[in-house]
Amino acid sequence: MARRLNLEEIGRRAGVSRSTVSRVVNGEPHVRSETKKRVEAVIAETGYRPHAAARSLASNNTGVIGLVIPSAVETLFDDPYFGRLILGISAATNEVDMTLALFLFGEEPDEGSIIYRVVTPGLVDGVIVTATTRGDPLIDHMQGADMPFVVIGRPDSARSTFCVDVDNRGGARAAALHLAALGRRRPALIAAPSNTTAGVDRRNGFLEGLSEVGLSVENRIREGDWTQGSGREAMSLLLTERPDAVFVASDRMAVGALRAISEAGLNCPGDISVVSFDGLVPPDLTMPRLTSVVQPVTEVGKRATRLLRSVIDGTSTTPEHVVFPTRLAVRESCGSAPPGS
Amino acid sequence: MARRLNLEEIGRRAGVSRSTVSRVVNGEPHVRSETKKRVEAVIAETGYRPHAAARSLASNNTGVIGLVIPSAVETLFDDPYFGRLILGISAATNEVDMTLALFLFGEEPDEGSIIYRVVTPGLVDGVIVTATTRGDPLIDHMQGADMPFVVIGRPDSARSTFCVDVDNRGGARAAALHLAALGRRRPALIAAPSNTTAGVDRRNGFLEGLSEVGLSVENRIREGDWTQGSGREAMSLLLTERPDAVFVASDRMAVGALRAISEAGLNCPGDISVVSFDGLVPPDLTMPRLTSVVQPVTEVGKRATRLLRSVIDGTSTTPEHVVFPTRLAVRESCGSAPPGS
DNA sequence: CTGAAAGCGCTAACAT
DNA sequence: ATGTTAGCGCTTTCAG
Repeated sequence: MARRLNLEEIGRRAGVSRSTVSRVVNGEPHVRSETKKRVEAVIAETGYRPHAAARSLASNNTGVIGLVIPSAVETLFDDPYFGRLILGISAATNEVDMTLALFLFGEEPDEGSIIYRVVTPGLVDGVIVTATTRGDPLIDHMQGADMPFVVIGRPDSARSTFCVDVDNRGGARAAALHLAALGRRRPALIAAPSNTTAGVDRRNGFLEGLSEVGLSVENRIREGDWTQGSGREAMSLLLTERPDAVFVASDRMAVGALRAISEAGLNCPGDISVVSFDGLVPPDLTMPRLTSVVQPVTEVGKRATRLLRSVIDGTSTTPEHVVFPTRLAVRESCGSAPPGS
Repeated sequence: MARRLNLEEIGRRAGVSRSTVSRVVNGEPHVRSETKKRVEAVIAETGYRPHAAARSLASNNTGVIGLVIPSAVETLFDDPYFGRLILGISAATNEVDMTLALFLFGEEPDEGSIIYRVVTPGLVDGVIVTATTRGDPLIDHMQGADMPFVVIGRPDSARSTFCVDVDNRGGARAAALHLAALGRRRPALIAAPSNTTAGVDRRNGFLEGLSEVGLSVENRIREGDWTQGSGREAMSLLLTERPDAVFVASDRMAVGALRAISEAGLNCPGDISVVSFDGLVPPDLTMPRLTSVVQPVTEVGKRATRLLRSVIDGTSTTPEHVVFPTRLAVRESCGSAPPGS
């Protein structure tokens, strides 16, 4: 009967104490290379791996970071956004041998819900919170708890948190300027939900850009709910206003908008220029290919992970806002298709 | 200076020992209701939460299950499949207050890679392994390790593992029969990678269905790599063979196939019937709406989680294969659109 | 019904 | 350079 493999047992077999084994396992410097070799041999042949929970308990860190994705996930997971974000975070945690725990909220956070589980001591070292809606109670909850966290997106109030966001406002503004430069005079807007900060920022950025060049959406504005269906419906309603361009605050809604345009017998970009936000759907998914404001989601995930690590280890103490720039990828849907883009 | 909240401290404040507090926390029966009330009051007012690592160490279970998604994730995450799967698993873990840890492999599993981290003792209670390719070394690795696991999909060799799969073969066969019933005589196949068991099963099922009704694909067969682009390319190559129907082994490849058909100036379903496998893309994404063999991904995730729990707690000991049925959702792309589907 | 005490396997001072 | 020791906070016998 193989006795349970632990430091003591490895030490016994290598003829050293458990401390020495611990030192070897953790790559500490002051071990004679001969001893080290012997211990490593035993570890290799036994396949010993240190017990994670014991380690966490003694060292007071778990090597796990949590990713919290609240509510509406059903809808949200059809969006490539979260997949990409997870990819980025996962790449960053793998790099430093940490583990990613995923906390997906269901509907309303009831008692004993995930929201409490996230702040359980000894479970994760810190968490990344996503999908910021305005007045998100989760943020308050995290602030009250003794748990390092960073926010992806911009929390609505200027509370002191660490966060990583993209320049939603600047990106949307660039879209407006681009459409204006193409000579469009009756721009429309299909906005994202106004209870999200990203939605608000994209809307404001677009309106701001328009007004800089003397344009306005007037009543050519609708709000979608991120889904393709809502984009389609919004577009079909907007068509009665005869817009010659539309900025759609997300890729998925833009796919719906394209569909509405084509169903109405109109041509994109001939009759209407379309620019979307996100840059997450493969260009070939749509005809014509979508011009989009591209946000670097995977990078955001990586950066958030690194920032969180620095918060955890105390390197970062002053709340910090990281903002990634966006970039306009011009393709066919806006009526100008420079070669090679 | 608030001392660290632990059982001892809660006990002190409630005037009982830490054992009693432990009993209350774990809902054990033999506690006088008055004592229990007092303890609960203290817990509520202090916001005490038991330390997860300490608990794991003492009780030898972590309350965490791992989900392993190996290689090719970059590509795979554009597919709604993994999102849905995660949703199902997450729903099932939330139900029983467990936590989900996500292990995404990068490229080749090098030394010290995730593959080893997954089997760290005291980190997770068990793992769910996905995306089975033929001869997957991960399965061997898991069998060697002392870690409960279940496989989603069908491992290629009939090794003794717990697994949850969908009836790929039966679903593909149904697609063949359906196309034949519609009067199609020159069926084509865009297969999924033959290094995956799902790809093999879908291919075999389709061919089997055809041969049952005296049809064959002859040389009207290509293999894609799950991506939309590969579906498009495969279809455009197949067109020279003048097929009047095609079964595409995944939704995403089918979207590409539809594009190729339309680019060739042909009409679906007029000239070519299309049936896909998965049922994961929203029907409204494509024109015409796709007829698909629908697989219950979220259910698979839930079931796998429950099965894993029973393996962990020793309820299930004999390797068990759960197979979910698929269902054919008939829509416009196959040339028959019954009302209400 | 409740308390005392012995670990779970590890890290981290402190000795040597 | 290595061993000894004292916990980390909890569960779990075992007494009472």
